[in-house]
Amino acid sequence: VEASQRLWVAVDLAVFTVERGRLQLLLIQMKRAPFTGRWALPGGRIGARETVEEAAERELEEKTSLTRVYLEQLYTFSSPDRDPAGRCLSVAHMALIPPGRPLAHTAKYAAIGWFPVEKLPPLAFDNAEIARYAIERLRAKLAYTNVAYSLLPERFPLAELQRAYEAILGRRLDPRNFRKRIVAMGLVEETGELKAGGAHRPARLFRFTLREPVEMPVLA
Amino acid sequence: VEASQRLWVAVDLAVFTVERGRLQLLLIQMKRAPFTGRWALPGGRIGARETVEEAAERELEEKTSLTRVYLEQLYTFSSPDRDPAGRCLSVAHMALIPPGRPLAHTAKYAAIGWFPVEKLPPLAFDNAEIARYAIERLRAKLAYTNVAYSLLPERFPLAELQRAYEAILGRRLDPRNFRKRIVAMGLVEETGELKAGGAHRPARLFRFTLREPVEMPVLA
DNA sequence: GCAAAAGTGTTGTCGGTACACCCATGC
DNA sequence: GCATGGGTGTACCGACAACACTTTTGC
Repeated sequence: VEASQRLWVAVDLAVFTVERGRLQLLLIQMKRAPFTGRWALPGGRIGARETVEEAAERELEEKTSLTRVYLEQLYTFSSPDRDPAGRCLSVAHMALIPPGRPLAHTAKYAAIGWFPVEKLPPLAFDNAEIARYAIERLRAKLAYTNVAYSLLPERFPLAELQRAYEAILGRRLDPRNFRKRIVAMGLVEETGELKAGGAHRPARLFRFTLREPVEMPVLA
Repeated sequence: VEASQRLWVAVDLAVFTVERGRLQLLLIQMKRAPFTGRWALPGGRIGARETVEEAAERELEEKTSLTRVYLEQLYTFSSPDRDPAGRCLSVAHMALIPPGRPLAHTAKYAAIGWFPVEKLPPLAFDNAEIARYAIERLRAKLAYTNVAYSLLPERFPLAELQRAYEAILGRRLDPRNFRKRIVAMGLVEETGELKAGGAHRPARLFRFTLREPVEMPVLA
């Protein structure tokens, strides 16, 4: 509509994990004005020769040193006022990572940490809206794909998978029906191993039969 | 990652309608090199003070003089080489319009027209990929929302709604089951009118109870 | 032996699919 | 009266939800 103006494109990441039965979102704390001390989604500008997905992957690797996890483009947020510093579009992505990853603390940010999605602090820019959108999408996605594989370690007891589903969906599931469906569907397979060191009856360990995203109706 | 470079953001629109039992996509024919004569999705750069959704709405109104139709952001395509003229991101959108709209022929394009989605001509840029993506999304969306309201005139016989579903899903549906579900769900209501001028038994005319997008499981 | 989590089957209901014939009109 | 599309009901089947007790271990 008009000639090029100063405009840039960033990616923002909603990185999720499930820890202690809670769905957690990764946030960084900003150092600079106008949002000094505010928490925000990790992200950054796209490079000259990369796609937004590649930029998101790079950003994720910087923060968690993870590759090969589930990473999906979500939505592009483009309100002209979303960044007080100028016209900036944000292409939001969602990533799912297994629990217990060490996080990279860089000098660019004051802090980095996990927050349960029910108790997020106030966020910078329009990041609260992006986070809401990502959570909603994750809930929907979980029901009809196998993306949960990215949220769990390689081997895990079935009850842990169930707890991940419950944490994300925000409701309790019946263990008999859960096991029946997951097994009948061939989503997981037994490894033959047992979980050691538990204080109680040891659980059988399972693994996902597929570790790439597939559409399949997992829950009703 | 590096300082601002020359970069711009455009919107591309996948505008669909259903006509003569076929799902049709709106294309324009380009005048300028390097894609002279090639067909492409309608689209254009975003303005300084508008969101990408507003840009898409504006673009749609220019081509079809329609407002208040179903319009949804789909995905951002960002391959660094997608436009030979320079770095250009495209935020793809999908729009659904009722059949029989006159199209605006402007001097910017050589031609504008509808193409059945099974027989698209070669497209400029990465528009073939965008079109594939949009068709897939439309199929999925139709099954769990009421967005079909945007594809039909205000009053219509149920058989016409069924033909729209069949055209988009690419398979035949049973008329008894279709009518049962659609009516039971309260998706449409009778107007009491009959279709005049048909050569055969006149059909009852229905209208949608809702003319805004709602998630509801419409088909299996 | 008791506390704690793991693991297991059956039954009822609902929704979806399959399927074939009569109806109203124009010509 | 016939050709054409409009309009209707039933029966079967599979998927999902509800539901309570036994097993294995550590202490």
